[in-house]
Amino acid sequence: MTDERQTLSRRERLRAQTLQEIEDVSFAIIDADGVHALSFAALARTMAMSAPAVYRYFPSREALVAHLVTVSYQQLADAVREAAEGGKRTPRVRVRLLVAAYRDWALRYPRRYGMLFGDMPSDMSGNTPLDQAMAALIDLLSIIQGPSPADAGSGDRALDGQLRRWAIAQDRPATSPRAARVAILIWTRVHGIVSLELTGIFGNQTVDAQRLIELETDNAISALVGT
Amino acid sequence: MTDERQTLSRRERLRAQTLQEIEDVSFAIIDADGVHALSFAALARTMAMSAPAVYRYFPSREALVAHLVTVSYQQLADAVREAAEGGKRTPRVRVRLLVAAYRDWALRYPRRYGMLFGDMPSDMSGNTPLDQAMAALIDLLSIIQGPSPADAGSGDRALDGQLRRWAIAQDRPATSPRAARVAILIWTRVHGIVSLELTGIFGNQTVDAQRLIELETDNAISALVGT
DNA sequence: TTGTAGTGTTACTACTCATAACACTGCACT
DNA sequence: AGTGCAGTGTTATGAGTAGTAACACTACAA
Repeated sequence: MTDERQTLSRRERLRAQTLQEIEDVSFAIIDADGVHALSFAALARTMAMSAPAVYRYFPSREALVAHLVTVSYQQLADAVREAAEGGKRTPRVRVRLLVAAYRDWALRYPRRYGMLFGDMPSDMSGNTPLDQAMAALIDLLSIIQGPSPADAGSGDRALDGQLRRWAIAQDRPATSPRAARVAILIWTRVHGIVSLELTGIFGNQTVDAQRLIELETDNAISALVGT
Repeated sequence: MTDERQTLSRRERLRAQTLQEIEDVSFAIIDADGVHALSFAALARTMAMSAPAVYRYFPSREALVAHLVTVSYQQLADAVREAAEGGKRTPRVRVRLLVAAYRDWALRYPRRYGMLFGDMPSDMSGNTPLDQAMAALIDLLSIIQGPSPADAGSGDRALDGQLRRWAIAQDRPATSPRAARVAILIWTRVHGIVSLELTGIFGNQTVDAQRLIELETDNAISALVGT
């Protein structure tokens, strides 16, 4: 009956546990009142701990927030990629599932979504989790597009070149400019709708944002296959 | 040679002047370091004033920020509406100008744009300046669409009903669902691109966001006239 | 001329981020 | 087993900010 976790010493276990608790409590505070309400003092209070002790785990409040941002990106990307697996479904349906998962995550954690994309500018070029989620989207789009027009452009030579460079920066050098463009369009469209939906710009429930996103996604995809 | 501004007393003039200076300095701080850097202390310091004096003008920091948000919305909406006038140009071109003005404002004042749409959720339903800017956009789209298919829908009955209700909430009850839908699409698409552009998601200058916006706007407009 | 409302000041409290100084403890090493 | 150190916690403290209180000066109206 002796446990197998000998790789971690008692101290390491306790540290990991405390780290996890800091993360959980931080997210609870953020989800409840927004990232501005997250303070070492409040955090330590609910953890029955002194505030300076938190500095043993994060060198500053800013560093803690940065960590939470990283974790959140990972969670969003995971949710999106998981939804994109979609078993035996068609690539088109899987794109819809991916997009729906994106919106669902944003609606479930609106303050975290605001933390990720709201506090601008944050320069998140080279964000690995998001790059992975984009890779999943580009994969699906490439399947939909098929192998035939592999190098079909978007009809704009300058933009095509930029899209190629962007695809290379995503570690997807084989991506066709058109697929790259559609991937960007889907992401920007969905983000635009979700972002404005969260601010309550549509007067709250007067417009079905989910339906709007489906229409926008389908429209973008038809730019991929049709002319 | 006696001045004509007798409607304002000396006190009222000084108050208006101080109020204006608070606004200017606040925007300078925000543009430089973001809204989080705006404190009554910093504000009062650069104004060579004591911090509590600011409370004679705004009851709290939150109230000051709220005021700055309102002013910023007004400025953005004015910039957009002004660009949409566009003299003798065609409605289609004027939509492009409107959209370009939106992006230009966001790029010129990225921290303010982040303040407006970043700190979510803020529930800005019933935002008069933005409603006015949307009205200008809907006007142009209605002209483009022409009077013929005045009640042409978007092909989705439920969504059409929601769009009608949304148009009514915008004080534009005569708007066709299709024009309303295109207006929303243009706004969400442009906001999505600009918002992600500001976060540096495109790797900074690898993708021409302006070109992307033009393509997206044209695509949305063709959904208005074509099928 | 005088009272009052408006505008400014300094003094103060409460809260936050962050550092310093110190105490206890797991754990590695002899 | 004993020793010492790194790791983890504490309290004390400083600096910065939001906001209030008490008080002083001033424009202006009665």
